[in-house]
Amino acid sequence: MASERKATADPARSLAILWRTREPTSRSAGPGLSVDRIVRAAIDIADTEGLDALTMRRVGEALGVGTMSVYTYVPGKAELVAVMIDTAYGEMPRPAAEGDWRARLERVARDNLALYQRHPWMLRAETTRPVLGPHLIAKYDRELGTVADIGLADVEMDAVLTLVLGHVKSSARAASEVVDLERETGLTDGQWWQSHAPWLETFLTAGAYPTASRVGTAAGQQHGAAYGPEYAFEFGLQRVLDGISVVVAERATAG
Amino acid sequence: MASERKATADPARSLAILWRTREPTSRSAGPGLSVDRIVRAAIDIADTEGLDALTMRRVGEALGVGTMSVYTYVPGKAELVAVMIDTAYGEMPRPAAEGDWRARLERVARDNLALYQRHPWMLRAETTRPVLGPHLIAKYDRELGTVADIGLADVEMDAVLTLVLGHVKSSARAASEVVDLERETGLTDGQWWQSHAPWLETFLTAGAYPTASRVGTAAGQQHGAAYGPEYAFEFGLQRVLDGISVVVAERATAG
DNA sequence: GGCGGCCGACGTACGGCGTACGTCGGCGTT
DNA sequence: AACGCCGACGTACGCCGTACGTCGGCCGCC
Repeated sequence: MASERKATADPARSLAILWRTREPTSRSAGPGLSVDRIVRAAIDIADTEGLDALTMRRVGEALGVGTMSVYTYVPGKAELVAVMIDTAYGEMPRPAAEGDWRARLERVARDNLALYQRHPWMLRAETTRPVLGPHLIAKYDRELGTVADIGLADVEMDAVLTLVLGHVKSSARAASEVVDLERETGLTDGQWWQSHAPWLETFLTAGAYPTASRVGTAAGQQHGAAYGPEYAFEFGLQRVLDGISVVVAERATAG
Repeated sequence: MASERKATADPARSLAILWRTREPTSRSAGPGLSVDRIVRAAIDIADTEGLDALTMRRVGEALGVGTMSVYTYVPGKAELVAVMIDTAYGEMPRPAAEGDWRARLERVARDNLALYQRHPWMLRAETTRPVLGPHLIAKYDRELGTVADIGLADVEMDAVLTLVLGHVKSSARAASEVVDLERETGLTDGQWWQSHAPWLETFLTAGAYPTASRVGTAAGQQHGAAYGPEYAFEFGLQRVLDGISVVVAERATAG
């Protein structure tokens, strides 16, 4: 009756891998496989060839090892990706907190954007319950620290961070899609627009959507200049920070 | 040499399907397949069983038709999803513009949130260049209209919309993931936390991340109450609108 | 009324994916 | 020197998207 789906294996196993609770296999000086080597190879593939190219077979191949050998160290692909994500978080800079909260939060946003630019696959892979690896927790703690002493309630601090990181992710995703669609189709954004435009005009009754046409063209030109996503990020970030400062000011005068 | 990847078929075909440039097949009173029937069936599957369950075989099955018959009307799965998306946009309400810009923009946000709640698969499917279907363009025009006369430049209008819709999407995604992870794993968010917590405590040195623990617990309790995502949406939306009103005010005084 | 051709529905088949499972060989231990 | 364990592996299964060739019935024409 109870449809008892397969949870992503038991938590214990996944967490143990994330936190590297495992003595280094002193046995066998052969291929010397390990979780770390596997994760490094996998990140390398995902970085350079995209998430779709990340295959268990491909990982084994990259390590000069049979496909199934990978499964000796990692329960499955989902768990591998989870460790990849946490590992990527581990590479992030740990800047000294300087400046006011706004400067610090802006720094957080830019660091996260840089992370996504370095590892675009994270934008597609993060879709699941957070993995609670050591580096994610450290990151969360560090980033919370930037808004810890400005008079917000705990849930508000979390919400502020969620808002900022959400904006970063949205912007990064938009930027990333432009890039890898160019790679996939071989067309730049401008070329794509030009090839679709005549057809669109065929369907669109002349002057049907004046606002959309005008603004779309304006925004489209920016995209063509590969500048659109960056602008959207900067504009949105300042709006978000402005919005946050309104609450902060409220709390300051009310407290 | 030129790596000429397969673009998603030629634009003409895809756009023709999106805009339904096709006489209704008067031929054959048989199964009476059509793009619309296929799209409706596909949306139905994705709504009720999730995007992973959306298979070409499954679509054919639902229509009492061979798998490959679907390909007579739709070039491939990617195009099918594109039409599904545009169709979903077509169902959105077209509210009369009332209230000030803030009220109108808030309305836009809530309508989009409702759309994502009705069709959670859109959150995972929209990842590609926009499909430029008729309903998307109409929606874009309509939503631009809500911020058309408040003194913003064209690119700013687009950026404002992008910001708001990005926030909606982030929030919707978070909420959706909670829901379908419960479905997949059979565990509520609270149960999941409880099963992981003991292990986490094992790894975490006591008191290592005080801020993260405290805030995480506070935010986690909200999640457990299935209220967290809604709170994050509301909080973030007001912040975003506050931030936008700052620019609007600037433009008003400067102009 | 007969017929030719077209076109929509279809079955088969291929390559690729994640991964369950049984095996085997070399190493550390006794 | 013999043993037993465990890490690496090969094979195989059930999915997926979809290319391609075929076949039968309906429409339009003579």
